[in-house]
Amino acid sequence: MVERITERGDVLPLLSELFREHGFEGTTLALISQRTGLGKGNLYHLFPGGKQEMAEAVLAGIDAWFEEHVFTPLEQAESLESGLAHMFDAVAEYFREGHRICLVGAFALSDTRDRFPDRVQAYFGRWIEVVQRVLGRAGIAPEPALCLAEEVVLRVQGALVLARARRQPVLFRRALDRLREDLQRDLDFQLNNRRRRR
Amino acid sequence: MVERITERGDVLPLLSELFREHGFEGTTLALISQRTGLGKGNLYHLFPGGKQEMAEAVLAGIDAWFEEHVFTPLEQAESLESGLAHMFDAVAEYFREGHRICLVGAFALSDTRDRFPDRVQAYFGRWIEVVQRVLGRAGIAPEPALCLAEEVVLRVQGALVLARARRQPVLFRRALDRLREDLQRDLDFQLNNRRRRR
DNA sequence: GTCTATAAAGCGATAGAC
DNA sequence: GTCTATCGCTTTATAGAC
Repeated sequence: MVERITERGDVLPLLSELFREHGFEGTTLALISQRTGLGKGNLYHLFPGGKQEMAEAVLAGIDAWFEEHVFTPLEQAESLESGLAHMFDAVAEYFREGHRICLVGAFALSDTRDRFPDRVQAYFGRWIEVVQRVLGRAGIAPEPALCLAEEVVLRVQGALVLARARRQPVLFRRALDRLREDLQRDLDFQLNNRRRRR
Repeated sequence: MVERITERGDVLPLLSELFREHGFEGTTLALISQRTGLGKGNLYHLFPGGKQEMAEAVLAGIDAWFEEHVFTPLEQAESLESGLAHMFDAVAEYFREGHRICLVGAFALSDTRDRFPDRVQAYFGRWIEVVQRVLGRAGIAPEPALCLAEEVVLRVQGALVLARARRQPVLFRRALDRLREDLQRDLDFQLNNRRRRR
């Protein structure tokens, strides 16, 4: 049985950018049709569920991207340092050095959160969970590891908000660099404390 | 000449909550009419510019609130510590311990940013500017003071995103407490360094 | 599969009676 | 000032020709 060929995969990146630029409500079918070059009939053929299904597919794609390019490398890295470095590099690339916003974050702040409650929950929950786990594996206690993990995710989101609000994408890069440094310093502090206590 | 009596002031809090809950696009005139109990005719009498003018008035109100309850006390506080403490208390109260989002932040992440470019710019710009100035007055050099000020604003925004995404308002309180501690520690570090160098 | 046409509903804004 | 009625437009989604 040959997998049926669809163009969904080709359309997803365009849909992703559209939702980022105009939000869920603001992304009209007319816009989608124009940007993709597909007629409405064709769009409803590819996504019978309409806009809702399109956004769901985009969110699933984001989920898969982070799983592949951030979480898995982070968990399987040789050292905590190299894993975190890889994560920050991937994040900087994903958000285009601050030129791109986080679609899930934007959804979270709007009504759209309640259209995709599980996706929004899982995106942040999984990120925090993975960071907490690798920190724990390195010897950080669960509670401070959770705090640090929340700070990582939260500061990325805050940097994206600030960079977009002020139209200064470079704010994102600077905030990300500070986050790397602060995290490394906190890690040293936590692990040294632990070593000293033995 | 007696100031003409309008009900704009009474309607603004309701409008503020509506825009927070549904965004600019999602806040329909039907919703506004229902929540305020005012007919469309009355609404256009109070706000001839329609929805745009309503949101503009809400943003102006937010601006004034922060100026009065955050920036002025921060600049006129007896000590840096008491000024910052007052700011964090006011911020926690304003965002209802994480139950309320930042309207300007939500606008910033959406298309709506470009409807109110100056307001969005100024909200974050002014906040950062004031924090940087009081840090500078306490002896922090301009560059690290700017970094610290950006971190304050950015971490508040990120905490609001995370708290709303995960439906855990308490995340905001915890993040705000960590921010207070980290800032105090950084301040001690910067000022001690400076003293030692003399 | 890909188009056009159109349905059905909702939108912001306006006009005019009272 | 406060209503109702309605305009003109846009929206998502569907139907049907080809």
